[in-house]
Amino acid sequence: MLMGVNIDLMKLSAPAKRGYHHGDLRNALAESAAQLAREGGPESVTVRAAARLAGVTPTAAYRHYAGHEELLAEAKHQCLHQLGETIERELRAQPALPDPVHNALRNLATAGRTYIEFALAEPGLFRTAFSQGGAILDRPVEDRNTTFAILVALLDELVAVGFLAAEHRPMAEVAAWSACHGLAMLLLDGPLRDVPQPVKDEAIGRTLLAVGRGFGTGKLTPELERVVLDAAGPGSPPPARHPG
Amino acid sequence: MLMGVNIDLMKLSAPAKRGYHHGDLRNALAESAAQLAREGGPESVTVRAAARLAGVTPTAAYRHYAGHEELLAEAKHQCLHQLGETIERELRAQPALPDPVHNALRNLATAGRTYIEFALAEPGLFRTAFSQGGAILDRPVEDRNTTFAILVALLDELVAVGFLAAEHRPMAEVAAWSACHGLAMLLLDGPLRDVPQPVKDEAIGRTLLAVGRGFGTGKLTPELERVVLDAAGPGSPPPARHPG
DNA sequence: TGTACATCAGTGAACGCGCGTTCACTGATGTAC
DNA sequence: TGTACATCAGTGAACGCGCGTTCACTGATGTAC
Repeated sequence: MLMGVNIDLMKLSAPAKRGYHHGDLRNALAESAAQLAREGGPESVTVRAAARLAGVTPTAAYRHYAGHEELLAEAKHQCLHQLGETIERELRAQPALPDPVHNALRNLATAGRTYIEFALAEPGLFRTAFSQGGAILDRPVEDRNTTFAILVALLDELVAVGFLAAEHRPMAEVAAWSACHGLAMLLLDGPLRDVPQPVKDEAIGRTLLAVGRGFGTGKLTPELERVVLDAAGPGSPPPARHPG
Repeated sequence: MLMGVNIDLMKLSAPAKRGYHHGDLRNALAESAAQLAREGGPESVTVRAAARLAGVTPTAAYRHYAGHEELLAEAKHQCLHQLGETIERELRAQPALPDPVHNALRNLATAGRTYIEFALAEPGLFRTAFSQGGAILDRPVEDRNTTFAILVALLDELVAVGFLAAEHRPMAEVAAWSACHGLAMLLLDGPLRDVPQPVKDEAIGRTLLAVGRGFGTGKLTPELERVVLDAAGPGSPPPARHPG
């Protein structure tokens, strides 16, 4: 019994020091890649650095990843995952509001704020998650993008409670995500980078308000919609044509 | 006279082949940097490559730029400039609409569409313009960001014609820019990267519609504004407090 | 239970590359007289 | 107008670096008998 316990403890706690064989090098490399991304963004995610951080020879990494591109894809996946988890945690930490409309709208704003704050608090992870290259689609759908799944649910809720008109529902995830993502980028690396924090806060608040307004009961007349759509390009939808 | 003319022609047309001295190497390097950015994004902008493209030794570049960081900053500036110019050209190419509200709203949507199309048509320039690092604020304000100046004017116009309520004007540039920038990023490098073109077109149309709606006559009740603001974080503005 | 052996996860040395940057220099330009 | 000379924009060679990737290898693991 005691011996069994000891053996289990060894298996659980000391796989890294078994010497020659690592035991779980693939996961160790994935975590190392994420750590490098956190500290220095996508450019810091290199095969050699990840191997170094995992305490292993560069060659060893090639047993588990085909090469640099695959390792970077892994890093991106890790970063996206952390972003999604952060948002989900924040949402769950909030008590439900009695009024369902209040609740749904509050949740959407919370998700947006958390998204932007994550970008500013973890720039390396955020930049890596949305960096160019690497494959981000070769994962099972459900964990491929928790963020997206969350957004879909939030907007469905807004429709269910009667705040978001059904005719405005299509692609609403995209519009909401775009506003938050763009603001995060502008604050992080763009022209709003060096602006003082209170201005950043106000920018966040006002942008989230505009998103809420854009999804609310406010309407454009069909005529004005036409004007916007004409300017918006070839593939524009005829949203007023099929009212729920 | 004729001699004078010939000398002028030589000065204008053949400075590159004067042999030892280049004549206008700084500008040549700036253009080379932009060219590299266009073809391969910010990572391709290197001192050596720019010198190579300008037909000059790497060392020569150090006569004109302190080092790699300064050259990259120059590249960013060039890219931002091209983006601004593209939008301005597109706006100017449109005939004014008789109805001033139509006109102002159409202009905003056009600017947004052009912005996104530029990102998709010139990914290298776009990525470089908004890449991390380098200084983007050490330029005179007016040319530092034509895009921003254009947006400010467009939104002022929306207020002037009575479409955008004065109380929604503050930071409206930020909200509008964020939506377009975010959508461009999501389409270019994000989860919408591999989506078919018609879907992209619809995403653009619907997002621009949402922006228009967000700026339009639609309203959130003060109560709902409070809900959003509470969730939006510490520095949120009290916009309904000071109605024009 | 003990031994022979196949497997395969790791090592260690090496390759070629392009990069940023520095050095001592050279030769064209333009100015003072 | 011609010459002497200072200036300074360019050259060419070299440095040290970290990278991705490949090679032949070694030694731990686990399975067949």
